[in-house]
Amino acid sequence: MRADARKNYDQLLVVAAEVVAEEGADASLRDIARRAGVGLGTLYRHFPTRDALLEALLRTGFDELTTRAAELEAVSTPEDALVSWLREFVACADAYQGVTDLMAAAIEDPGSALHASCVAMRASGARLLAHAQGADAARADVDGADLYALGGALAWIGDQPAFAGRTDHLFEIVVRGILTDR
Amino acid sequence: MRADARKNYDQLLVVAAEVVAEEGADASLRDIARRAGVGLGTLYRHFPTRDALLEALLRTGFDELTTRAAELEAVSTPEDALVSWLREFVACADAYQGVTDLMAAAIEDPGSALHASCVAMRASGARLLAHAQGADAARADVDGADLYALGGALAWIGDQPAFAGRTDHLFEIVVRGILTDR
DNA sequence: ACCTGAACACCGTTCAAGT
DNA sequence: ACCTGAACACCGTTCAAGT
Repeated sequence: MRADARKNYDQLLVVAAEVVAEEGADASLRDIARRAGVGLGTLYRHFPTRDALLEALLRTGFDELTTRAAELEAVSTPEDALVSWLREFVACADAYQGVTDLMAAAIEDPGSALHASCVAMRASGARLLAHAQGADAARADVDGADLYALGGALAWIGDQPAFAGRTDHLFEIVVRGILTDR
Repeated sequence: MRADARKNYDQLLVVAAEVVAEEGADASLRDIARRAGVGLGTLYRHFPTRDALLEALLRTGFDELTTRAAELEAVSTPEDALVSWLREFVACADAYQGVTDLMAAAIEDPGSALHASCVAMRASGARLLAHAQGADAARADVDGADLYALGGALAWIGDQPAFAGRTDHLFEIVVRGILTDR
């Protein structure tokens, strides 16, 4: 990548992080280009689609989550590992407002720039879930796709200002439906 | 209301039901006016805000839900009444794509045209929940606002094509977190 | 009273023209 | 190679002008 292109790319990401934090995942791309001091076409050149831009913004957190799954598996009980991972998954999906819809769509759309990350996250969660099931800590009728969907639903709750104060409590309620009661 | 105004109002609702069914809650208002054969200003006159239009579209279902709560309370066990009501609540919030966000916002916004309906629904659900708790069928730490949020989250799941086949299963998982295990 | 549609300030996306 | 910004087809919202 040419030096000037690299500079534009980096600057776009910095500004996009700000704007998306303020306006959510449906922020104006024009506004991002404007605030980055870059032509609109330059934004499209580097990020041909909105998903591509968001993927760049979310990638770090997503990758960390997969790493975390391995860590948690090593140091916690299967139950704690699963619950902690789900909590971080929800936090991750809530990094910016309005990404839950995109994550739900991307998991089934191989063409999305977010697809690979989402599939990887679902897989790392499924692994922890299987361990918890092996230890009789999680119900047998839940699978990785269920976990992904429930995490998305909890992230959606976290996106709604009206439910702000109760997200932790609602998390516990949903987790009760996943874990066995012992 | 003048006869011509009434005709426009009715026609707008008929067309809006079609368009919103096709495009979701964020359908183009311009398109609705156009397909109704009416000026854009006429739509704004009858429905000063998008919420007002959707309220008119959703009102019937919402009102039925409150009626259903009383019926269910009479003919079912407290547990069955609660679960059946929640299922219908979710179906109601899923009548059109993209209403879940609006319902979450409206419950805390007295200025929204949807506010009253949402508060009424939450109240009718809270009543069934209290009955179920009285019969030791539902956990004591859940309240009407939790029920409303969880219903919204399940409706969000129903909105995502990627989760289409698992909505019933995910419903059961969440319900397990609400009910006592006996 | 009620309706219309132009006007305004925004979008996302594409692409010819420039360096 | 890369960048720019005009051009196009859309929005939501308002409001002067009409009947």
